[in-house]
Amino acid sequence: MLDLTRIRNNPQAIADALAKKGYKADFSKIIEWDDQRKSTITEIEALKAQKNKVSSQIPVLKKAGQPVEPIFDEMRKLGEEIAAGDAKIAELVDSINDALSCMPNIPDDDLLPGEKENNRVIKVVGEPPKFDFTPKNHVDLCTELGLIDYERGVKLSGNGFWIYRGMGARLEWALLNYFVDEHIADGYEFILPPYQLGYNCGYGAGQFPKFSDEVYWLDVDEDKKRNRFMLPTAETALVNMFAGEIIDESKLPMKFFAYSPCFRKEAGSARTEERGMIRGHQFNKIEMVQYAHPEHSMEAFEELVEKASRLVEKLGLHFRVSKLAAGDCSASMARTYDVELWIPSMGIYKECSSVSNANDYQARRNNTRYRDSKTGKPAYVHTLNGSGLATSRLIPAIVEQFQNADGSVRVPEVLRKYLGGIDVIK
RNA sequence: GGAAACGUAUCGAAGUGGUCGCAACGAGCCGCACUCGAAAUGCGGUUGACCGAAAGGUCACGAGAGUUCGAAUCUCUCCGUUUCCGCCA
Repeated sequence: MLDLTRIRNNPQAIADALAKKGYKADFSKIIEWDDQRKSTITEIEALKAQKNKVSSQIPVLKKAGQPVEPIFDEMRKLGEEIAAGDAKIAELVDSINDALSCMPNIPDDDLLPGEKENNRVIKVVGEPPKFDFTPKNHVDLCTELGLIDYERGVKLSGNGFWIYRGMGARLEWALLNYFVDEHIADGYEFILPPYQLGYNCGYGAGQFPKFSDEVYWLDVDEDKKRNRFMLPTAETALVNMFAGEIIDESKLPMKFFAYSPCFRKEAGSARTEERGMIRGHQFNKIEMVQYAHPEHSMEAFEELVEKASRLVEKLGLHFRVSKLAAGDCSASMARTYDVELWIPSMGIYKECSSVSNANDYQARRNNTRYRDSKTGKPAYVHTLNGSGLATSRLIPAIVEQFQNADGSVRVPEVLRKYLGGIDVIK
């Protein structure tokens, strides 16, 4: 949600910033509605003041035995005018909010405009492995090693689902344990959220109304606002935990991480080149979220990027970090860096973590505030999130980058303690 | 899933149609006084949003709708909490 005051003060600057995201903003309607809202409020509040004044006279007159009927007529007329005015105000507020809540977040100043082509690689770690044999792709490797059962996954749930089996399940679990230990060591609080969330969570995270068709609803036949959906990322839960609350300033920053499966329809994105586990309807992810003081949210952002990178780096994988152009950041985010893994068989880098700063965009939507010691007033917190990490891209990268000529796969050093010391999967 | 009770400030809680939501009363918290200091005591303060340059005004008793000149108070719907019953792969 954008700040209407900021829009009113500087509409052109905001419109220019949104244009970098490819969004054509027209604030004229909103400002007009807001003008009407303000003038109507002034008008109606004067009537309400009068009504309150007259109303308080009634018991006094009654006590004095004076007639009150004439006053009732006046009150009735005032009441009607007030009701009409209130209805008009409510309508204007709805229009304003509907329009505002569909607008994307303002990208940070330093972002390049445009889409993917303007993303910039800002860090590269390691280099693509060189093989002196013909490397296999992860689908073949995972199938042959018995890590993933794609066919039976489809049998159970259809396309886009798979089953982790044996060492595959253990490897998945090892990764998650490794992440958990790292986050705990960094002082983050471990959260296991509900996996079914209410509409308000999707709205607060800025994913609804725009993306409400891309999640799985549990009861499709009723009004969505009363139903629950399967969470598409734990961010949706974490970012709404303090909705409507005023957080003590001294508690900031608050740092959390949560494990959850993530459920996404991924409608229209099924592509033949994305075989295997690159894009599924259900995948495991650990998500990091920080609630930061606005003055320190940039530091929080850097910390999350560093954490996501470190997790990959300690696995020994070749990866890079990209700073996304304004148009490639999701609607709610002011800034996003992607951590991207090298997938040898695809010859490209695939995102395994997306670290973003929403600034106050989400906090405004779900009313998450802290009390600012300088002003003594509540102010919106900044929310940040980043995957730490998603496993469904990691396993392909691990099996492909660490494959041996005999079809076995070397286990990254940091995972061995979670796998009973096993160093090669064969 | 069914029934009942309840939902008021930081907490407990009064108010059951008007002059009591700048919300009684109690507790907590902050400040001041008293004190060498503390305790006790006394005094004062202690929600948020909105309109307004300001003065000032408006709104909020879980949420929404209704009845009424007027609703914390009456009616309805929804949400939540508690207790009891049912179900429990």
